[in-house]
This record gives sequence, C-alpha cells and structure tokens, in this order.
Amino acid sequence: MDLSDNTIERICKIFGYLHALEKKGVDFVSSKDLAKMVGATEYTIRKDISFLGGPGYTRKGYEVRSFKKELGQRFQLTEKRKACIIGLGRLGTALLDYENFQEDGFEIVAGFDCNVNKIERIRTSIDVFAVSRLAEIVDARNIELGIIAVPAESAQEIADQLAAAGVKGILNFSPVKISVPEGIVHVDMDFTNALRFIAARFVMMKK
Amino acid sequence: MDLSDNTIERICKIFGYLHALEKKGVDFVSSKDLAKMVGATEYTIRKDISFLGGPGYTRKGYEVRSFKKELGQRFQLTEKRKACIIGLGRLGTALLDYENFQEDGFEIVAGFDCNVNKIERIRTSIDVFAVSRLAEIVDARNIELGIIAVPAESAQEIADQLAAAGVKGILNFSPVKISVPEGIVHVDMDFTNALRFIAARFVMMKK
DNA sequence: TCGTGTGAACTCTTTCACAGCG
DNA sequence: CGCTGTGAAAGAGTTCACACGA
Repeated sequence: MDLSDNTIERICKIFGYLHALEKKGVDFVSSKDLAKMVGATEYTIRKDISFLGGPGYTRKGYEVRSFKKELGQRFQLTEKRKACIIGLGRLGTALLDYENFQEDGFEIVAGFDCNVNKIERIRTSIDVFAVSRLAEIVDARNIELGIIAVPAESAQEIADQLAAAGVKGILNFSPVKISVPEGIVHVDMDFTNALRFIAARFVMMKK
Repeated sequence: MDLSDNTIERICKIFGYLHALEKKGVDFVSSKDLAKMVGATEYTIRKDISFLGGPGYTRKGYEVRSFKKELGQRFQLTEKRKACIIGLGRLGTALLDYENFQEDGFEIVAGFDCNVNKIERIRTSIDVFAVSRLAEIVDARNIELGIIAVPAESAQEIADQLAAAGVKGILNFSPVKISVPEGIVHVDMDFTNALRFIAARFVMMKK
C-alpha cells in the first residue's frame, strides 16, 4: 500500500497532536477532533487511518496512548533521529537551539559553516565544524538528516555533499529548489514563497 | 475562474524563478525548464499558465521579462507588502533580518515581543514594540501580513489579535495549527512536522 | 446513540494527444 | 522542427452513505 504525501503529512500532524494530548492527560480523541486540529474533514482522517489498517477503537474515538504508540512504531517516529545544520547564519544558529526539535524526536548533533572564524565565535552547546568535514562527521555520528540554511548560491552544492555523505533526508530552508538523487527525501521550505503565496491567495480571493 | 492552491503555489515559485532569471539576463524560458525548477511536469506548468489566459509566446518559450511583469500585476506581487513579526526569540530575530524578504517584495516594518526587557536589548534597524501595541501599530503602519514566531502556547492568541488588528495574511511558524476567521489567508510552517514527514517518508519508501 | 471502517460516487488535478504557430 | 494552448482521458484524493460495534 502506497500512502500519498498528503496522507503522510496528515498522519505526521496527527502524531504531533497525539503527543500533545498525551501530555495533557487526554485519553480518547475522535476523528472529528483530529480533523479540526490538522485542518481536514473527519472522512479524510478516518480514511487515512484506515490505510494503516485502523486500530479499531470505537465509541469514544481513538485511544490516545496506544494510537500514538502504533503510529510511532509504524513510522519509526519514536526513535531519536540525528540531524545536522549547514550554514550558521542567523537562521542556522536559531535552528541549532530550536527547542521543539529536541522535544519531539530529533537531535541536532552538529553544525557546519564554511566561515572558520565564525565557527570559533559561536556560543552553543552543539559541536560546530568547518563544512569541509561534513562527510566525515555525518559518517562518524550516524547523521540521518541534513538541514540546509546556507544562502541560495551554495544550497545545491551542500545538498550534493549531504547526499554523497549518505544522509537519508534533507530539509532545505534556502530559497531555491534543490534536486537530490532518487532515494533521498527532501522538503523545500521557502519563507519568501510562503509569503508570496499568502499575498497571491488573498488577491485571488477578492475576485 | 478559481485557481487551486497547488496552482497558485506553483505560480508563486515560477514568479520567483523568473525574478532570478531576469537578474541573470536570460530572455526566454520554456515550460520544460520551469517544470524542472518548480518540481512539476511541463504539462502541469502549461496548464497552470493557461488558466491565466496564457500570454501566447511561442517557439522559444515564454519571454521572461514580460511574463514576470504579467504575473506581478495579476497577483500584485510587485508592490511592496508590509509585514510584522511577533515573538522575538531566536527565530523571530533571525527572521527580522532575513534578507530574502526584503529582496523580494516584502518589508518587515515592525517586531513585537511581550518581554519588555528583551525589546530594549535587541539590536536591529527595525522598530520593536511591546505586543500590547500590536493593533495600534498594525493600523498606523498599514501592515498586511503577520509572522508568528511565538511559542505554541500563545500562537492562537496572537493569531486572534492579528486578525482583530486587520492583517490580511498570517505566516505561522509555531508548531500548532492556528485557526483564523474566514477571509484571512494563513499558512502553517511547522519545522518539526517537516522533519517528521521526511522521516516517515523514507520509512515508507523501504516498504 | 455515537463514532469508526470502508466501498462507491464524486470532484479535483494531472497527464496525454494533438492542433497551431513561428 | 520546437514549443505553446487546450480539450479529452486518466488518475488521485476527498466526500458520502451506510453497516457495524460498544
């Protein structure tokens, strides 16, 4: 069975909400509630869940703890995954200490920058290195995810290096689309484009 | 004619690439080239463009300058839009000085934080205020877009305040889905969820 | 009754095929 | 030729309707 990207994304969100609900001590949640939280209809949510061979809780909705556990196992979302950040400008350093990553299963274990002077000035508890050591460190520390926070010009080059170094996934914050070899998952997060989308969207609404 | 979100998003990306191509001095671009750049097929791109009542250039592809101008006018992407950032932690301050916003039609004209001591310490060329003055400043400076960079707990409250203050669009970086009144466009950008998606995606690929 | 699970209907999006033009 | 524009076909994804279980 081949889940669509939309389905995977919704399930990831659901996982996040289950995590929050669990901490709040909520025991059951209905497809209707989940639908509101992820921004979809209850039908869609139930369909998504049914692709997983629905766990079969009923009457009160899904049992938060066991459902979260099930999802966690299915998508291996519980085991901590190691990530590194390349590019330690304003955004990169902000990301280095982004608490939410740690909170939810991801661990930033290294930072890289090509400016060696900058590396010495950075104050953080996370080890930082010159980009030239990327492959070496990715290998030594079993890093699975690369987060690109370099300027547009060097984004593709870093993506190539990450791919060569053997990461499995890349999150790209630079404002250009990167291309990666088959088999590596990547997501482009372009802030400017998001703003453009919002602007274009509300221009369209008026018509 | 009602463009789908996918179409709008692709067109925004196209606009971004046209901008880059123009600066490089490229005169023509084909649907095939654009397709590669935005990550879609040439058919989809041509269809998207045809929804706009295609400009009708042929043989060598689309003429970069006039096509960009056309899109810019159509979606009002050329006029500078004013934005503000709420929450001046690591991420918020990084965003304050994010050069790419300025580069491409967006201008951050104010920052807000509820911690008054923090406001006094921040060193930036952009004016910063206490959150209590949000409505006043949004109104006075004609701010159209709000960028939320506060912790999850206060995200919805800030979204409500932004909506009440009259912004037209919201870009939300906090890791919870916010809900906004009808008529306001918003996009959630959840970093942790993006990483989760990548992780889940490559787990699924193996199967 | 309330809420899930799921085949079937429906709707939206993408792909294809091909006409038309420089 | 090469590349666009677009109706028609194919393919996805979403919604609906309803059976079933507690």
